[in-house]
Amino acid sequence: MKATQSESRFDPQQIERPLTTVDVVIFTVMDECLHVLLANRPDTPDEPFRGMRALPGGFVDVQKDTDLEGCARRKLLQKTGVKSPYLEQVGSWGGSKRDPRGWSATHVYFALIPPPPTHAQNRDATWFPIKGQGVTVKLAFDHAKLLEFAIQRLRNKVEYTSLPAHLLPEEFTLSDLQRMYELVLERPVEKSAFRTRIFSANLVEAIDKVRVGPNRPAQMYRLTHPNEIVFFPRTFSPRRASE
Amino acid sequence: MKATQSESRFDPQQIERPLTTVDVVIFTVMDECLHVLLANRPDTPDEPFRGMRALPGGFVDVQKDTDLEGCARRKLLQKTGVKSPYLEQVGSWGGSKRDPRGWSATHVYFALIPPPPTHAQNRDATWFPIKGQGVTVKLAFDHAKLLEFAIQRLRNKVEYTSLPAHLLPEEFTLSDLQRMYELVLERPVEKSAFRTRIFSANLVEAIDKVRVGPNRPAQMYRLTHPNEIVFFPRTFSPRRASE
DNA sequence: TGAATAGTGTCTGTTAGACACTATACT
DNA sequence: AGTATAGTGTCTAACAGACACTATTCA
Repeated sequence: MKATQSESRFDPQQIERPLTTVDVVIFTVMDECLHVLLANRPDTPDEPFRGMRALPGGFVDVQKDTDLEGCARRKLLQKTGVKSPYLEQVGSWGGSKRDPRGWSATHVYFALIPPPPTHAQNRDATWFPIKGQGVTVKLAFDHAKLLEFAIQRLRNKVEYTSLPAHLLPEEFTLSDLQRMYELVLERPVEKSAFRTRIFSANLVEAIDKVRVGPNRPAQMYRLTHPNEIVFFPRTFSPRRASE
Repeated sequence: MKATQSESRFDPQQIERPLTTVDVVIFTVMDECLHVLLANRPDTPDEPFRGMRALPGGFVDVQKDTDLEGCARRKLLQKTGVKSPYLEQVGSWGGSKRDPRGWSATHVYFALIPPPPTHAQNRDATWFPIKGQGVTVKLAFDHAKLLEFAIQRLRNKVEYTSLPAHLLPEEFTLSDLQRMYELVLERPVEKSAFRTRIFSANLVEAIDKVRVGPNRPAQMYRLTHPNEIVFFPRTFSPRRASE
């Protein structure tokens, strides 16, 4: 066995470096449907996939960005104006073929932001509804694959975490929260079991406010620990999980 | 909101590129204890962390490696000679401060390999027992943190997946398998519940062989689908999960 | 026969899911 | 009063965990 770290014998300033990018999958809920924010590729001749839709993202800026997550937050702030959403890394994908400009590695994050996300609706970026495993438009690069992984991750974690709470404003009713779960999971959730679950996890605390409407007013809640994500001991329907 | 992909306006051949590396956390079980393989940093004057222990890994080679996972497999094969172990990405970490040679991003994978791993025991790489959240030696770069994340990921997934099966040879007894779970989780597992779980997941199939010893012989099994990992509907002890 | 491990049977507490029921507002 | 949604109570089936029991080999 040779087992050498042969590459590191070379001067790292000399070796050929891959391109390094960050892409962000930004989710929100609008019109009773999960949406993702997509940017337009620049329409200049020297750009690959010109004019197509793509995940918002781009090259790491070694001057501005102190780390990868900072880079993701910067891009998120640029596109949405949201400062501290839920943000989580999905993974990284790298290879020689995914970008015509050369060997590249991208670091994919997903973010959940509360409505109304209209401020992010402009010429550069548009919300697209999620249908099944992706969107109906073609995406640049391997972004369709990246999006699919992000959706998968989201759906899986929703089965056993408090993630959907981050798709809501700070104050919400339990029915609001339940609807978020149902929208992401694309299946109904039983009300009684849902409430037991939420309360026994100590996920929310009641506030001194009710939502009024043409029916019985609903108690409003906020997250007990807004910056933590809560893990439930079981999945919603004891079915096979994946990933 | 400006919301531009300003970086991509520049020629990507011009922008400053981070260093790109892959590190692999290779686990195995020896002497009733989980171990990780660590390499020695080269002992040459111009290398950072010279002579220290580090996770096996190094720069992506844009000539040899077609993608990140291929790069991880190449390093794994170099160090251990194992061709197709269980391999999973843990995530990526990048920033300006983690490598003195400049802005760098590393892609971390973890691998599970069956015993006996003695072939990987040489001057370049040594097995170290996992104690708690890491090893007792100091590690180069931010590798202690990377290792901690990998251990955490492993322990969490062991609660609800068939991962430990990949720490065993192809043929094993149920007691072997149970011991793997107990070693990784660092807690005893109830035999009867364990067996029910394994069988109802259709994880293993009996083979026409028994292991003999100074006691009742044990039925031997192999994985029903060696290349899939199985997810159980619940965690082992219905306790709070994390990550 | 005893030691040691393999493997099974039974009981019990917890809880998710189903579903029906009650509560409270507005029109 | 009727409607719509909020919120609760009850039953049941499933199952993890505990633990005791039986089984089978070798020394």
